[in-house]
Amino acid sequence: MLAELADVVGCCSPLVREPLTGPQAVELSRLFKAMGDPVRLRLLSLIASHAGGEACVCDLSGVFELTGPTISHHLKVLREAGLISGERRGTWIYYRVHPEVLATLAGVLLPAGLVSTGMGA
Amino acid sequence: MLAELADVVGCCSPLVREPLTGPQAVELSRLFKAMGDPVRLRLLSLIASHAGGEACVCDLSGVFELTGPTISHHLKVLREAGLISGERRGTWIYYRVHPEVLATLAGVLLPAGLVSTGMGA
DNA sequence: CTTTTGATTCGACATCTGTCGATACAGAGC
DNA sequence: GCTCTGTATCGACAGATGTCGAATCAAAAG
Repeated sequence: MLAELADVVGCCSPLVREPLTGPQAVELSRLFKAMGDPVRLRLLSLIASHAGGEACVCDLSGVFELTGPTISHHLKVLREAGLISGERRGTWIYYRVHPEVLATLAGVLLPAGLVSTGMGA
Repeated sequence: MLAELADVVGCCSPLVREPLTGPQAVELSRLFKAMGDPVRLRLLSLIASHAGGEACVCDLSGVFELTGPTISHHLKVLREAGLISGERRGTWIYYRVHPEVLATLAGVLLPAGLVSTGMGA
């Protein structure tokens, strides 16, 4: 999934330098679409900024006035977009973000090669 | 509209450093949502990468197998999100992107302060 | 003024999306 | 084994979204 993104986007093809191809646009828009909801954006941020870089669903549910199934749904959207992944450890399921994906998106948005691919994370 | 974004996002509050507030998430998700469609992403890229940094609708319509009204609709979404603006000169209407907005988004995505606010553009 | 051309707006339609309640699943502890 | 607790899945529903054809508007050219 990550490889697919890399294939499509390459390491340095900012939006403003040359027109995106159809496939590039499809792939990138899937990611932006996943982030195009306030709840999902907060979930992403809560997970990313949580101690240890991960958070269990129990850490997230209490923040919103939404039911469990709804939180689960949003986490699934983020997961299927490749922005986060979850791992079960005992009773709880812990989620963490994929920082390289965020860095790739940032690279697409910036006109110059100001962004390293973020692979250091 | 730009000022509003700046108010809400500030200059340096990356997603991964601390949790987004509700209003921040609402404002940012509006932008990501606008980019969450392949056609709109290509439009954005076509405009941004076009000679002179601007493109008229006639430059854009031919690229897609979509009717005029549909292209107009997508341009309106991008316009209302604050990502582009259009100006009529004679017969044609020219669109250009707001690079500072893209830079702001990139800044939110990156963990460190790697991105200048892009106000140099 | 009428016509022509570029672009938007309007109205309608099928599809997608966010939300919920009910249900099912997976470990932990008894 | 059973039960309890944390998550996910399923099914349904209201509301949003992408697309189109028809109508409208704006500037230019006869």
